[in-house]
Amino acid sequence: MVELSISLDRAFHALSDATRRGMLDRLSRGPASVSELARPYSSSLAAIHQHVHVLESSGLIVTEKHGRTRQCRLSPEAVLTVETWLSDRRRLWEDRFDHLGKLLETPEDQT
Amino acid sequence: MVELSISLDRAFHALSDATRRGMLDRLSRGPASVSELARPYSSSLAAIHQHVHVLESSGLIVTEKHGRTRQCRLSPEAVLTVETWLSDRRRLWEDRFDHLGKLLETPEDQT
DNA sequence: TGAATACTTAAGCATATGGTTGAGCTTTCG
DNA sequence: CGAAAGCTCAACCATATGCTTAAGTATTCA
Repeated sequence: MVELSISLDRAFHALSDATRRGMLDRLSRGPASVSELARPYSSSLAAIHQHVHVLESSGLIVTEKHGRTRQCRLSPEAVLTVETWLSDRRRLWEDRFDHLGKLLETPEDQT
Repeated sequence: MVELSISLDRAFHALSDATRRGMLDRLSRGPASVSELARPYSSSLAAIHQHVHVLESSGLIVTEKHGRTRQCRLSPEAVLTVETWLSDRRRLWEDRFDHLGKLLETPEDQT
């Protein structure tokens, strides 16, 4: 349980940054080196390397050193973990809202 | 697009803390006041209030002041947003893994 | 009215995050 | 071999986060 919390902490944290999400999108089109991941951004390579490290320690990606380059690729299991957490909750919540029905539709909520 | 990124930033950030996820779980069993949300935790009420603020500005919950208490409840739309983002990616990634199949498993001996 | 309740805000503090630059380490190639 | 490529590491810095305590505001109720 604590383990799960810790990995959810890291996974959600990793996902909370637009640069890292962009890197994940890039990786969804196939593995890439650190330099390739850095290409769309103006940050230094060192900064991108730090993002790679955050993504890897969250489990969202796995990397392997090949010669002088590091290949990064996605790890769908970790995504499944967070997605499962979310969809479990959403199911619960929707059940609740189904039960409550009209309560949600009260006009006071028009903010 | 920028808007979406910003709200994903906030939503994922809000989800990256175990206390806030616990508060969301509590809210999945129905609306609660700030004090009720604080009950399971040893932190000060002020700290919990800050968590409520993070959750609210992420859009994951909505709150309303009733007299001297503030009622908090879930906002399923925001959860749907982040869950959709995740499941879209997972679909992409799984497609990739399906297509590539063995390619991903090739032992890379470039030495 | 006056006390209790339930937040709310402010200030301060320790730690974390995300960026930089610059140096260093392998690996590759002419 | 020696230089370039590609990453890695270490400092350093600015800002953000999460917590505390203390004080302030608004409601409720005896």
